[in-house]
Amino acid sequence: MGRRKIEIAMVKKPEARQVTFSKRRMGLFKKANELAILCGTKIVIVVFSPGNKPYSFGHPSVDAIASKFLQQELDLNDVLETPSSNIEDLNQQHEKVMADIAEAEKEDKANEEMLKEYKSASPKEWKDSLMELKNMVKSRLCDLDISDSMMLLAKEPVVGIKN
Amino acid sequence: MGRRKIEIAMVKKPEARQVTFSKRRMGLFKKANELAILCGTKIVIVVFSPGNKPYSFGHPSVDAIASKFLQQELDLNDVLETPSSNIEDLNQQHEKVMADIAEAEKEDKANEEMLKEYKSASPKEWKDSLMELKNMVKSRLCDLDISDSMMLLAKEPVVGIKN
DNA sequence: AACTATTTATAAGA
DNA sequence: TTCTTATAAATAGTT
Repeated sequence: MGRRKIEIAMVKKPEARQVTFSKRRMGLFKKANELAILCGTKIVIVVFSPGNKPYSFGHPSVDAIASKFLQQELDLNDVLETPSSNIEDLNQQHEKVMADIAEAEKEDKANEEMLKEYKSASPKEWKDSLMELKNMVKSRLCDLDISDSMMLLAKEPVVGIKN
Repeated sequence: MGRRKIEIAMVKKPEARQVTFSKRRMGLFKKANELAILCGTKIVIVVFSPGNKPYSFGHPSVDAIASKFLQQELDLNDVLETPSSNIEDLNQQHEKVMADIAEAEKEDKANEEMLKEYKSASPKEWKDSLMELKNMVKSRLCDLDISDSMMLLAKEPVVGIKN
């Protein structure tokens, strides 16, 4: 798709890798947008740049609740503009949050009722944080889907797909 | 990119829409795979078909814990294999995943200690932890977005989304 | 950032 | 659904 055919393998030069990332991320998001519109489907993409900076695409855009939630608890602009920490840090954070999830779940005797309660609760930081954790628990479905997807891919050529 | 140029607008005929979805989803995932390998980056995609069936792609697999859950609860594959046309199915999957998470985490002594540390932290430390949590959330935008997708899915049938 | 020679994705057809 | 192929679109290397 360019002046020459390239092998699908890690681009060695960091500068070239960043350029490739920029070009292809744009292309990928464009494709995702087209797919969403053509087929009327919902889609979400999250990708980390070589510099560990997170980029995301979503269609349709987050609903009012989620976006309000994000604006309260996070600076959404920061999300897209601030380089995140290295993998080790992310893993550490993940470990901690998983522990927190476990605790939150143990304490949660009536999950649905509490969710309702939190939704109508005043925006205390801790409660909001718990909401975050609960949403993340829900989101484990994402991880499962991903793992499963890899299993499906394993049935077919995974790396270096020929065209 | 085909015999004719097409407008980027909802494909009206449902059959044609499904065909387009299949082709383009495959293309999108292939692009995502190439991006991940070329640039050495992490990427996650979740998309719902016109029939509301969830498809996902991830590189690499998100974490070992998710795989562990998968192996423990193979029937969760139904999330991908079975069209999730009703909310009850999704909720059922959700409940199962949450239970799994709680149970697995109970056994994780290291995480328990992290949790104690986290919960007994002084105000300053607590604030730092919250920041860390927020950073983690940033790094896991996919989870939030996916949760959001799930919420949207539960609220309304996936039809006729305009750009 | 732009350009463009090529490769790649895909719309329509079978 | 799968394959074929003419054509549109993405992009690798270059400027």
